[in-house]
Amino acid sequence: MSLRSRRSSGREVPERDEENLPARGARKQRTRDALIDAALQLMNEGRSFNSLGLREITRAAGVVPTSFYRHFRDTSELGLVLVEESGLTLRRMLREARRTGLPVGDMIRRSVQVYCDFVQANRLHFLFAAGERHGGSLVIRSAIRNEVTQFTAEMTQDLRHLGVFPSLSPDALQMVCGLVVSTMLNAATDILDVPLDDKALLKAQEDLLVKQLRVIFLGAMFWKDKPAATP
Amino acid sequence: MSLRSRRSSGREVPERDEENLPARGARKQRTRDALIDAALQLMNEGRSFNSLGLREITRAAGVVPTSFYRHFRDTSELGLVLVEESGLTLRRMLREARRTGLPVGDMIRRSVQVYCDFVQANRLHFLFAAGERHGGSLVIRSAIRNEVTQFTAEMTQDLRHLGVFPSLSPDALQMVCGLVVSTMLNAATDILDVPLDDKALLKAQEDLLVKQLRVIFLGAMFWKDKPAATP
DNA sequence: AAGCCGTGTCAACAAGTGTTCACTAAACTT
DNA sequence: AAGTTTAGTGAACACTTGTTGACACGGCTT
Repeated sequence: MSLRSRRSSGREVPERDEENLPARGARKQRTRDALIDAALQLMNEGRSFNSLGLREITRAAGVVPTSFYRHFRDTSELGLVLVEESGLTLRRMLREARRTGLPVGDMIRRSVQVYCDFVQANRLHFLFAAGERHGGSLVIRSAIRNEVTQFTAEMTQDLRHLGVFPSLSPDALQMVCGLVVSTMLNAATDILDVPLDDKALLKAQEDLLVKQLRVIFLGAMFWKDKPAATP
Repeated sequence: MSLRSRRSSGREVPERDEENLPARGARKQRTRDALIDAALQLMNEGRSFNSLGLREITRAAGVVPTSFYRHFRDTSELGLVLVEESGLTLRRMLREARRTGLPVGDMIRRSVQVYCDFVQANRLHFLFAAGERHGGSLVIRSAIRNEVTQFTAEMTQDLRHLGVFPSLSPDALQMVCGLVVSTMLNAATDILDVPLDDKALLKAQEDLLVKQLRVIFLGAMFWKDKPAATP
């Protein structure tokens, strides 16, 4: 179940096509995926990443503990892989948005809807990213910061090319995007916490996020760069 | 060291005056504090709360493991106490701000400076609150959400009485305050991650936070409530 | 076909975990 | 002064943990 669910829902951007690999490499990749999946699934059951034990992960992956070392030096190396994967998921979202183009009317509202769907469709990655962004170990936290910064930069460029906020300097636009991204990631935690059937609560949170983003964008429209203070 | 540092830095709002207690109660309170301190100190060394073990905590507190049960049913009950304490710290900040009054000019910048100082002065509580707000166990996360909501409501009322944003409806003001609080708590993680001597980096993050809050406040000034959609 | 190489397995280790129970001694009550 | 409560102790329990080393067996190379 773990493997299949990974293949069907999560892994749209595999590192390589398993099919074109020599059989041994394929086997290796498969249990590697199983380990990654196992970690994510355990977190999905309410655990935080760095409270996961090596044995726990291998057990959930249906492998003997020693196998773990064939793939990762230790659990935090696995964590870094998860950071990378989550980063890919983030950028995939951006790419899809780029392909689809901006919605014409009610831009924010519809973007938020797309975002909420995307978060739920990629639950595990967002669970990990949003969760470990503040808590957890410093190395993972820093790695996530990296990924988020990169994501923010890409988003900034996109908005720049699209000509939204033409009055903003590149720096100011980046600053605003940082605020937007933080706000969206914050919301992710709330979105993931709502029971899967409570459609009303979900809508309430969508509405809140829409309003907050509106405030930000409104502020961005009126933003004037101030000359740097020279004391 | 743990006890003293707690008494001098953290515990301005003790649940009771230890001095006025019967000697036994005082003793109990003291080791209870030691346990709480120990947990915070361990988190200060890079651990996340729910990866802490009961034995680990008691060892750091200089007590035998079984003593733990005289004070808390399990570690997550300790966690809830930490949530409560952190909430008190948050509200203490608000109370001080209320007493001091709003800075006359450059309001945002100076508030941010006060905030950053406060975060560093109450490092442990912010470390806990910011860290466990997204990751960790659901019960603690929910408890923190509660506390933050309450804090946001108080802040909303304060701003309301001060007459800032007179054009905003109560709901809209609350929504804006929620955004402000989230942004500040996000910043807390970054503030706490900067090495204690790197004053330049700290200032950079202060500046960023100032700008982002300016965007929000700017947006709030131009906010217009839209009639609720009636589909 | 023979031999290397690498993924996964098994057994074992020292150490750490949460929880229990009976016990001590000091603080409180009467 | 005798008796009761209770915070803290110590030993013991059944497990789980990370890591090691030697080993099996199938894929790959030659």
